[in-house]
Amino acid sequence: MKEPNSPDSPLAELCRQRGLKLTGQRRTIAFVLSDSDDHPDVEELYRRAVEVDPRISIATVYRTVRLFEENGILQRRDFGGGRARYEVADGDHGDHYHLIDADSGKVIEFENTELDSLLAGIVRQMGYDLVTTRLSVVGRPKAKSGQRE
Amino acid sequence: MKEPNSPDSPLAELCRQRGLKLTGQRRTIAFVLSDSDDHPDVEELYRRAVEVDPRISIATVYRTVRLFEENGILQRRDFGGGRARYEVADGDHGDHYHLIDADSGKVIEFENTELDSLLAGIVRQMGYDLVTTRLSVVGRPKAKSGQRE
DNA sequence: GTACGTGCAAAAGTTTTGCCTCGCC
DNA sequence: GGCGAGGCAAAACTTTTGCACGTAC
Repeated sequence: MKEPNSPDSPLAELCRQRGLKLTGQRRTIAFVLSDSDDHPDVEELYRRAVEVDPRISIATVYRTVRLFEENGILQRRDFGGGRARYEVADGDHGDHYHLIDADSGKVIEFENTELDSLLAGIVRQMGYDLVTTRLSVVGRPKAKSGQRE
Repeated sequence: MKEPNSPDSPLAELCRQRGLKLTGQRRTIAFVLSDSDDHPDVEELYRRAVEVDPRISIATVYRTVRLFEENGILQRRDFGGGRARYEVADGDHGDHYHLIDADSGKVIEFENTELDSLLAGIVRQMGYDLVTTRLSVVGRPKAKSGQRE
C-alpha cells in the first residue's frame, strides 16, 4: 500500500531517532499521525490506520500510542467523552492550547506567547520547572443577534 | 448517623436551590464533597460516603456526581490515572488551577488573577464567552544541589 | 538468531443501565 | 400518592494482557 522507497513520515523518523524498532505497523501509525492535524481517539486512529494497512489490530494501536506517549512523541488529551485523544507533541517551547466550543464540541487550537511566559513564571515562582501545560478553555460563541442553539 | 437537625452542608443547600430532590444519599454525598478539599475519584467518594451512611451504593455515587456536574455543582477533572476526579465548582470568577508535581503526582491548587484576565481576553478575542477553564501544568521541583531523580 | 512486536481473544477496570422497590415532596 | 431516586447485578465500553507466532535489526 506504500511504495517501498516512499520516505518515512516525520514521526517515523522521530521513532528511529529514539531508537524504537520501526515495524510496519508503527510506520503506518506514525504516518497516520503525521497526516492528522486533529485530535483522534484510538478508535479513530485505528480506522485511519486500517485504510493504509489492513493488517493492524486495535491492540497494536493502543500499544503504540502508549509507547509514543512514553517517548514524548505523542501527548494524550482529555476533552471529555470518555476516550483519550492524541496529538503530536509540541517542541520544547511554544505549547499550544485548546478552546472547546461549548455548543458544538469542536476543538480549536491556539497559541499565545504571553500565556506561555505567564505560565512559566507562575510555575517558576512556585518552585517548579514547567514540564507540560494542559489547558483547554471551554467557551460559548458570543451571542450575535439572530443566533440560536 | 447524622443529627436530624444538623444543618445541611453548603452543597446540599446548593442542591435545594437548584430544585434537586434532596434525598438522604444526596445529602450525604454533598456533605462528603463539602468536607473534601482534594480531588477524589468516585471510588474514593464512595468510600467516604459509606462511612457516613453505609446504605449507599456506588451506582448512586456515579449517578449523583453526574447530576451535580450537569448542574454546575461539581467539575470533573482528569489528572491521568484512568479515573475521573471531582471537585466543587468555582464561582463565576476566580477559577483556580492545578499544578501537578511530576515526581510525586501531588496536585497543588493555585489562583492567579493575571491569568484569569489574560485567558478571558484571549477567549473573547476569539469570539467566545469563557465558560470554564481547565488548566493543569505539570512541573518538576526545581533542581537544588544534592537533589536526585 | 534473538529479542521484541503483533494478532487474537479473553480479562480487567470503569461507568452506565434495567428493573423493581423505596422514599421525598 | 405519584414520580423520581436508589440498590443490585448485569451490561456496555475502553484499555490491557497472555500466548503463540512473526519480524526488524
